[in-house]
This record gives sequence, structure tokens and C-alpha cells, in this order.
Amino acid sequence: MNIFDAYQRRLAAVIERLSAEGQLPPGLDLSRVVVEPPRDAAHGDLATNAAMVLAKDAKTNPRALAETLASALRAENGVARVEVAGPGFINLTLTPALLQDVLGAAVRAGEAFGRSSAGKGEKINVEYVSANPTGPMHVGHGRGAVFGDALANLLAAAGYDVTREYYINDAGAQVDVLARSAYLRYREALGEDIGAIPEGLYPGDYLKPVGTMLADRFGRSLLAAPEAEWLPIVRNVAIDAMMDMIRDDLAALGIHHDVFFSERTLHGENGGAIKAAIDDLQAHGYVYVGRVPPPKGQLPEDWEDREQLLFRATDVGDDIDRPLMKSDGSYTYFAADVAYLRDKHERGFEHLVYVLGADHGGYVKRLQAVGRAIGGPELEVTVLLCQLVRLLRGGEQVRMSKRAGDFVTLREVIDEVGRDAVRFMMLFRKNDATLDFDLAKVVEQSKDNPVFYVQYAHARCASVFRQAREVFPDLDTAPAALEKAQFDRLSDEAEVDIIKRVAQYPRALEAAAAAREPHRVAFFLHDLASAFHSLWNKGKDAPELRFVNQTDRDSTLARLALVHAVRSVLASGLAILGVAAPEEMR
RNA sequence: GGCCCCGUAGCUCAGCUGGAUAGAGCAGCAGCCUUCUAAGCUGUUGGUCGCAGGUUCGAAUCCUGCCGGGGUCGCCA
Repeated sequence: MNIFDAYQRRLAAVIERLSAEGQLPPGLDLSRVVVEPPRDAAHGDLATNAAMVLAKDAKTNPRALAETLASALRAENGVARVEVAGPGFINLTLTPALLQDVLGAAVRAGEAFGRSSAGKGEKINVEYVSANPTGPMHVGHGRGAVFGDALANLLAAAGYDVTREYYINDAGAQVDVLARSAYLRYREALGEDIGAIPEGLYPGDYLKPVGTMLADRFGRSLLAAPEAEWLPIVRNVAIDAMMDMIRDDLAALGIHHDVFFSERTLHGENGGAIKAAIDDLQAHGYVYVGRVPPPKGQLPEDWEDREQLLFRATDVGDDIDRPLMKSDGSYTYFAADVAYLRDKHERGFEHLVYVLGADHGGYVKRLQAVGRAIGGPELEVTVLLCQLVRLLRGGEQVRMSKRAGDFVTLREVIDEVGRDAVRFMMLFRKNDATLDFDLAKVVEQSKDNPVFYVQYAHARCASVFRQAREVFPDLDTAPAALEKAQFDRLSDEAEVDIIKRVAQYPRALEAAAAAREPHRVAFFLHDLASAFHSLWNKGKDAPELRFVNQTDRDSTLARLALVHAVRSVLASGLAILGVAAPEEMR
């Protein structure tokens, strides 16, 4: 139940009626009309810009049109007051009865309140994490992982058919390097002194268990074999081990993908899916042999101007055409991307979301270009970049140096501060802003720590119910009973404010999903928690406002309904963020 | 040099896809613990929304150009 949608539809009906009656011209374009909460609560519950955006087409001025619409809206059900303000805003104040109906709906729906069918069941593919299988995940990967996962939850709540996907970059030179690095650890495991790890190989200790595993499984049999023979074997074992490690790390964050897609499967026999994709592009005139202009500014030292197979990306919005084939005749990483995108398209997805790190900024245009070339205008390709994470401890930056092999891993951070803190803090910032993550702050149990603050509000809700059961042992506090409470008892300003916030939750979820911005959910919850803590505290000065009132059963029941609604919204939002909603803080 | 992101209060950030007098938290200042958990709450000080133009009824938001910070730029993935 989204009151903003509901009144937008009523407004449209009113305009249509006035058109039919000849008071307004027919066929007005309502696409720019919005019904939204006014910034200032003093302006009522709903505000619309209808008069201002329609005035020109209606051949009148905004104030006059606003007055016309306002008098028609006064007759609408649930409307207590209509005012025209400023340049032509129409402000609606809803009746207490209508707000109480919304509260009743929220109580009835529980944690399902706010879910919608805005996505119309359309198939959407969210690809996230996709960390290379060459080592443990670091904190930057963690941000993309958490963001992608919360976004997927959010889109599911908004009525999309969501597939969560992980692209395994298990082809190319990097996994050969991984294999050689693991082979070295294998020799080490067999007792050899390997000395320092040579430049160009992965130095991290995390490969030692892989070496041991290889030694256990193959004994000394790989020692005498030529590289061409052992490399594919070691590579497979090492990739599997790395993916197991990554899956463990993701599980520690509560993240589970539906599909793990291997890049290597795109290569296959005779060029496989990549060749098929390029042939497809070629058939549509998107492929040619030509030269790429060198980058402006500083020219790479080994730059060699040569002809190569190119994707005509500039025809579909990119800045330059993109190489599909390397000088050794093998396909570029980008060529595999083309095949992968084509595969997703053939699996029937209408929306493709890529969650990438900030260092992939250069990829946005070319992925969208491929999307247009392969899927046409119906295929929506959205690339969301997660900016860098700065890891701090008490304000001091913690260095994350991958070269030294001793970088801070995601796992270490999860083990130190817990899943909930990692997830919430990663989501308490826009994805395109850099994020300071302070290991000291996120474990503080204080209002400075938003994770704690929101979880505490949920725990307090639970605490109210525990208290109520003690004071009124025979009181039925099940949702079915709460729904029948006397909501008109909730007349204090702070109580009404909370009802209004609850009423805004469905709209907030829809807007967050449409904008692909899960952080809005986190901020909404923080605001709701703040309003709830505030009401809680009011009961200190005004005992009659306390949730549980020994001498007033009816008020208690009504307030329990309110608390139940708050709790449901907090639980629903936290579930989308993938953060626990505790019954009590310990 | 090209492209992408960021620039809002002393600090950290929101700002609901163009709305009304730009909002929170922290820090500062002034208050609130015989309490339904003070792990919290109330009040208050503080802004030329980087700068300059433009678009329109209306701009922190959209467009252009600058300034500052970060990222990235064929044959790595």
C-alpha cells in the first residue's frame, strides 16, 4: 500500500474527469506530475506539482489551475485539508482515519509491507563481486559484494525476477601466474627450499595450503613433468581452491550467488562462444580491421601501431573502437565480455546490472555499447561503480598493500568487527562516493555507530513486547489482535510522525530500487530508528506516552501495534541490507 | 591530454532523478538518569551548496566552461 501512488492515481482520475467536463483541455501529459512527501511536514502529508507542470498546456496560470484541482481534491476520500501554496503547489493533509488505515495495513503485512510489483517480474541479472580467483578478497571487493547483494535483495523486494551472478575470470595469463605460484608452493611442500618468491608471481601465504594439497594428491609425480603438462592440472586445482576460499568469504558475509559463470567456458572449441559472438557482431556490421589511436598524453613505451580486429563501439556510444583480438591471435578480455553479455541476453534477461570497482570506470561505456549492439534499445545495461574503501583504525589509515602480500583481507575485517557492521557501513554511503571504514568506530555501542543505532531500535521494539507480556500476561499481542486496536489513541505528534514515516516506507523502497541505490534504505532505517528512540524517550517526561501503560489496556494495544509496524519495517529493511535484526543487544 | 567519480556547516555525510525557508550526525554550547535499558533524548550555534555562465515558473540537482581531489586510458584481467 503506497499512499503516494494511490493519490497519484486519484489525481489523474480527477484531471481526467475535469477534462471530460470541459474544465480542462483533453489529453494532458501527466508524465511529469508527481505526488510526493513535502520537504516540510508543516505543508501536510502529500504535495503535488501538477498545477505547475500542467499550467502551460492547460492554458492557464499555475495558481488558478491549482485552485481548480484543489477544490476537486477536497471531495476525495481520506483528505482532511487541501491548500494551494507557493508558486502552485497543492498540499494535501490526510485524515487521521486514513493514516490509521495505513498503519493497519502495515501491521497486517508485517515484514512484507513495502514489497511491490514495480519490477513487474522482469528478469534482471545482477553481476557482482567477480573478484579474480588469484587470491583472497580485500575490503574493496567486499564493498562491491555487499552492495551488489543488497541491491539484488532490494530489486527482489521491488518485484523483479533477480539472478545473482559471479563471473569467474579463470582464463588468461593471470591464472597461469597463479598456477606457477602454486607450483612453487607445491615444491616447497615437498621439502624444497624455494627461497624468495620471484617477481611476477603471487607471494601470499594463502597458496601454501594449495601446495600442500597438490603434494598430497600428486606426490612427486608433477616434479619431473614439463610445464606444459603440469600447468593445466595445477591451474585447475588452484582456481578451485581460490574459488572455495572466495565462496567462504562471501558466505561469511551472507552472500550466495545463483550462478557462477566461468570465463573459460566462453573460449571453448574453435573459438567457442566468443567467436560466435564476434560473428554475430560482424553480421551486423560492427566488426572491422583497423587501427586504434594511441592514448593521448603519455605514450606507452612499448606502443606499437598495428592493425587489429575491432568492435565499432563508436557507432553505439563509446569514445573509441575496442580491440577484440590481441597481437598473438588470442581474444582480448573484452571479447569475452561481448560473448558473456550475449549469453546473458540469450538467457532472457531484460536488465543487466554490472557492479564493478572504481578502477573499471573505463568499462562503463564499452559495456553499454555492447549492450546496444547485441540487445538493442530493449536491453538495459546499467554499470554501477563502487568507489574505493579507505580502511581506518581510530582515524589512522590502515595500509592495504597487495604487492607485499600482507594486505588486509576482507576476512580479517569480518572476523574483527562482524558481518553486520561490515554490511551496514558499506551500505551507509552512496556507492559512487569513497568510503572511510573505521574498524574502531563500527564496533562502538553508541549512537555514533549507525549499525548499533538501528539494531538497537529493533531490539527496543522487541523489549516493549516482552514488557507488555509481563504487565498484561493475558493480552493477545498477535498481529491479528493488534490490527483491531483503537488506532485513534495514537494522537501524539511523535506517534503520528512515526505513522507517517511507516507510510512512506513503500515509496522509499520503490524509489531506492528504481535508482539502484540501496543506501537509501539504510538512511531510511536510520531516520526511522531516530524517530522511534525519540518517542521512547518522550515517555520519560510524559509517562502517559509510554508504550506499556498498566492502567490503560486499549492505549497499550494501540501502541503495541505502532511498535509492531516499526519493528516490521526495521526488520524488512535490515533484511534487504542483509543485516541481522536482533531481539536484544548483548 | 581524453573519459569517469567526487567537491554541500569546523569534521563525516544525506538531500527522495527540477520544487517551497538546503537537512542529519559528530565536535561546540545549554539541559535531561528514584527510568517501559541514559548503549539514549531535548534545545542551540554554524552554510556564497568549489567558481562563472546558461536552460525555466523554479537549480545543490540539468547543460557548458573553468578550479581542486581521486580513478582510469590498445596487445592485463
